[in-house]
Amino acid sequence: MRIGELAERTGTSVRSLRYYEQRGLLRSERSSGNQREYDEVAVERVHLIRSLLAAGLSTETIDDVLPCVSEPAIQTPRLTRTLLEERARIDADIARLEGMRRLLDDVIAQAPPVV
Amino acid sequence: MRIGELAERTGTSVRSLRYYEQRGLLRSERSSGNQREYDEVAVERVHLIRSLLAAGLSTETIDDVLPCVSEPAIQTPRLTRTLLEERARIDADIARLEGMRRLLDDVIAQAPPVV
DNA sequence: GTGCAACCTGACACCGATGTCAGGTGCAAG
DNA sequence: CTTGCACCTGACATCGGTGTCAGGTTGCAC
Repeated sequence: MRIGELAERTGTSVRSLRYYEQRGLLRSERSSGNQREYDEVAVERVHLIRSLLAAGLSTETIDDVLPCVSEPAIQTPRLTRTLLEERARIDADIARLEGMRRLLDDVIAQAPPVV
Repeated sequence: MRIGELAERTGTSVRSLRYYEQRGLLRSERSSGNQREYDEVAVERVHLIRSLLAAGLSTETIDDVLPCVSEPAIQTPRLTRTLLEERARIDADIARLEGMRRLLDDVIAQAPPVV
């Protein structure tokens, strides 16, 4: 498929897909007139990229991490370290968010009876 | 206290404190020669602001929300709505992060025996 | 073969919180 | 009084992912 279809099927902008490619996260064949051509697997991959971005990983980190998501065997000690760091960061983020969730809960609980 | 002390006691840059004031999150008296003067309460307030920022709230939203954290009574229906929206957003963030945490767990579990 | 939609590259703009610099003033100690 | 540090304002820079525009090419449909 071409980039427009991939964009639509993944809920992503064309701009972002080109950016992901530029950052090395996504590859494409080029067809005759230099237009990007993607296979089905790309859809999954883009979803994964977006999830990792949404979790706060940078494209650079994703570039490190992606290969061993698809092929776990490639994992090197250095990569494992990156993974552990990112997991720790995510844990910290979750903890912070849960703290704020509780705070908001308290504040909301004291609201005038809109309930 | 003056701004330098507040910065140090809250682990914040002077720059950020001025920014918070500019965004309406923090107030200060001005003393004789136009220098900001803070009371003890400011320390707590800055900590709260930073926590909310870290939870992903914008200064604008914090400006909405802060008054009813200190004085729950002020909460208006509109404010309550903002609070509910932010809580929902935080819940979604937590869920997404937990998903990625699980993903990373899986990947890490398949690592070569660095353990 | 003509036209329009989709694509290409490259560049610049944006957002939001923060860093940083410049040029000037306040304040306390020597 | 002088020196040096803390403070003041205002402006511009940064980062990363994305929007958007310009100017040009491809590809499909009529």
